[in-house]
Amino acid sequence: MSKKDDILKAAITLFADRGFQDASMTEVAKMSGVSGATVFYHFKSKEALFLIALETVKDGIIQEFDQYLSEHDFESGLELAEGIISFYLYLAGTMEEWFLLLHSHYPYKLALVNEECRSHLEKIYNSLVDIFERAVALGREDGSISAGDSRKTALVIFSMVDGVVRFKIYNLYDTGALFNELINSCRKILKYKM
Amino acid sequence: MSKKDDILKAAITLFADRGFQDASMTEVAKMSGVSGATVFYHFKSKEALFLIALETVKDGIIQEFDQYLSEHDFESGLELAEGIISFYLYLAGTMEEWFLLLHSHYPYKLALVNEECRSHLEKIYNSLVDIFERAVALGREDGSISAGDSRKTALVIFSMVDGVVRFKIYNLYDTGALFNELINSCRKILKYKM
DNA sequence: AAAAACTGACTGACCAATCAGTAGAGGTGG
DNA sequence: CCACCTCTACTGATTGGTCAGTCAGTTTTT
Repeated sequence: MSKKDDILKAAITLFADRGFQDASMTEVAKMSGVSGATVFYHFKSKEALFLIALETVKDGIIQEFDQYLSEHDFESGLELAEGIISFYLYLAGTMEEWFLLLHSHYPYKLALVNEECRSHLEKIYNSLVDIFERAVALGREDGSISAGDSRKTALVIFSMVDGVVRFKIYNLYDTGALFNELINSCRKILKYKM
Repeated sequence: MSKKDDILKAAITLFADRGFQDASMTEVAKMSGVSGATVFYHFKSKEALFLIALETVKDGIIQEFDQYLSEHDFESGLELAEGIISFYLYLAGTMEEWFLLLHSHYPYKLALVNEECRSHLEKIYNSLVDIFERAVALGREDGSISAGDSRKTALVIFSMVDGVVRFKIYNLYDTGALFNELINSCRKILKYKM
């Protein structure tokens, strides 16, 4: 692996662990075994490094979901939705860094003034909500789901799952203990009609 | 209002807006119209100021919910649950600062090494989940709710609502557009039995 | 030899925290 | 009434340290 990759990997870890402001470029350099100046040779500024870190996380998340969906078959839209939730929780466990970065405040503040940042965030959330929405739409066709508006239902389910992930990565509650309850709640939202 | 209160108020705004590390004591001083040294006269360190800001938010949230619950009557446990959700979203709109502070990474990192911080966070979340849990338990008694485990159901509902609040304060999606969907989803989770 | 990768030493800006000292309110003795 | 004292609130100036970013020059690769 090239030194540039080492730096990027260290940056993701540190930005996730400490947040943008509290992660110093000196630390990134130390963690990746290069001198401070080398970091600036490969990345023109701290903000630029953060944006590339965010882009890497974006690509990682999207690629992982693509792979998961291509490797599994689902009997119904409802089963697909449950699979996505399970995989989201699994990924948040194995790739905790990605979700810590995604739950930190900085990218959302930067997105207000930086179009590239906004674009990365939109891509991530749109991709994830799209996946849920496709499951809902599919389930409505095959009869396994009877919820109303696909997009809004997908958004609420996503915010529920992401809320549980947040509790997990901030050490508030254990996701494992809530997994069954989460899947059950999701089924109820999707199966029933008010 | 005393200068100490001015400082605390400015600190809450700045910590919420920029996070702990990016909010400087000089800025807090400037915003509250005192000299830099005065901030340290009233609060012994930046961390101590943050802890008091968090405590103030804790007291504010708990007091607001106490008042809301004492001023309203509810026909059933289900109606109470819906009222709590509505009020949570309302409060996140009017007191956005509180929820920004509560969604920032720093307090959860500090909680790992600082007991006082951990205690504040636990108090906030336990109070909120308790309120939901009481609604679920009440609804099971009066027949308006048929969900399983009260605590776990309360946790999932809370994480769903808090997830939507996060989308709102991070400018990802508009809470208003999701309100009806959220209430509907909550009803489904609470009313039906798998 | 030329280009790319890399580094040590440095700079200016900023920041948390300190400290010596000022201003004024309130109390006390003469 | 005043002279003196004390305590709280407050401040300007300073300090030691950290940080992002630069640059001139060295090493490695092609």
